[in-house]
Amino acid sequence: MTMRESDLDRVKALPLFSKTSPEVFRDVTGGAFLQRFPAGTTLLMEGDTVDFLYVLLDGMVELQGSWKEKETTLALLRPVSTFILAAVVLDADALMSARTLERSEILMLSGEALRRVMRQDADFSFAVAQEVSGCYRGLVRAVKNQKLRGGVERLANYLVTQRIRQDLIETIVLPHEKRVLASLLGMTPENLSRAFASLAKYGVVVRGGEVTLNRPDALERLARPSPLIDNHMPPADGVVGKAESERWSSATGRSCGYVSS
Amino acid sequence: MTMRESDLDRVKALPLFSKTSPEVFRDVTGGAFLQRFPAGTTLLMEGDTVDFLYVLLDGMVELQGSWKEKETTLALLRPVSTFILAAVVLDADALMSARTLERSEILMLSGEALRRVMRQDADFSFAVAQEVSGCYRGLVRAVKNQKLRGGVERLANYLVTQRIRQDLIETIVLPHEKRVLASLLGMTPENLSRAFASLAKYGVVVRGGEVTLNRPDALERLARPSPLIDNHMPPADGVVGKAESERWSSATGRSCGYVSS
DNA sequence: CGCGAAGATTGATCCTTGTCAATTCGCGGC
DNA sequence: GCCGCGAATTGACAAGGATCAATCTTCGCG
Repeated sequence: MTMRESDLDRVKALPLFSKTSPEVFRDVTGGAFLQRFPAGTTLLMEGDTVDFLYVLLDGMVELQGSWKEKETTLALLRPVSTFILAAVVLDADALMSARTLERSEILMLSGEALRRVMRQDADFSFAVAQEVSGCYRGLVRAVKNQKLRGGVERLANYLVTQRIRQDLIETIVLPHEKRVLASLLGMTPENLSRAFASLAKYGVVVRGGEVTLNRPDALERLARPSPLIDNHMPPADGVVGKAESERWSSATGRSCGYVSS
Repeated sequence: MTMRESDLDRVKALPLFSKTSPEVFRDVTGGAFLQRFPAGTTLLMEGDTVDFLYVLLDGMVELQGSWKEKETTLALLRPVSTFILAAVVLDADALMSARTLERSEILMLSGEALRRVMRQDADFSFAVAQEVSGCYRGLVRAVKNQKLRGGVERLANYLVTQRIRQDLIETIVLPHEKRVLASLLGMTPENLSRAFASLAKYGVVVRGGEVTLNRPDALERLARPSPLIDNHMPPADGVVGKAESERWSSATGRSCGYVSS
């Protein structure tokens, strides 16, 4: 409930808010409150009406969809990310559930206030439109990934992407449980195991949560990553262009959900 | 090139523009031009830079993604629909190709002008944000449909949806070639045939492009449609609530692309 | 230090889907 | 009315993925 000043600074640094005037920012974050949740907490169920825009400040959350007792992971979020923005903009009910995978700190902004400010401030509205557009493109990538590639190819591309995001080190660390990764990639945990095994001949060695890519070139030839599907995101939000980085950062995240985070 | 007054009226009726002031609407449509394309024309290739917002006024267009000589249909659009709005908002390159399936009339609005107006007019910006949000939710549905359901289930739900959209008549007409439908549903034409065959025991009879649903109840029990996946859209944009209908129409389309149109 | 629970792996088997090839069907042009 | 082309269907087969069960590993906790 107590909100540190640094927390607000991190929110302000989001592409969604970085260009907003201090007054507008104060209006939007006015009735906001910070909440801490233990791991495994369901924040929101599919079909619930959405009253808040959520901002993940610390921890990890999973967005999932379900049908007929089956569940699938739609996105994995790490700080700093917003989620269910589209539902807030439309004042509609949620199409996915959200649950914490770790103990998490989450800032909740009034959806009603957000919409009110949008109607008043064109720049903010524009920023929201850009943000949602970035999320949209993330989902387009996800659909293409799912429909055009097989399981092994999806895993290979996931590894290639992680390698780039983790600064091209040779041993990458899986940021989540394998069962969750399997669900994100649209396969069963059993098949994920087998997919890892079948990548052995491309120099992929798995030991627990650590994956060593001994022959990244060979793996990449198999994966055939494409900028039109895979978002090889700028390594960090540090020293990038400016106008370019803007577009990237809202297109790539630290933001709304998209596959292979 | 010649633009009828009625064409502009239809564009103005889109949720995206219905609330905009005449001046703003004039600004956005100022440099616009209308173009006619024969069937099979590629309007835009994946990776191209996007200079225009496209508005389909007549005909039909397919949005598709590709990877390694494979292609998949991401959405099928009929009038009146806008497309590639998200790329325009971000001034980014296209993540999908667009091609006409029939002879089509398409209005092209300057993307640069659109962004300029967005920065000036909060209401318009808000409308764009709502529109993109609706598209986003359409894609969330598409991903869930793809990852959670098997081929036969996707077809069954497609038929249930079409039945509702075609006013609950018992014999529905497939709005496109079966090969295209197969691609939209994420399967091969061969498997679509077999899926239709396997629905025979639920009263589904196929004769050419006409599909008769003799036991809609049985089909629906199989399909198990869910409002969180399937968009059973208001039958027509006629006699609906008002505030409600607004949200629906931008969430459901006559608009940006989403599965099972 | 060992125990227990949950996750991960492996193998066997089944079901689903893709692929290739061969017809068949439907429709427009001649 | 016949021909020809592309779409649709059907069958046979192979590949991919799911499921179930058993085993192994890991890690927290008593």
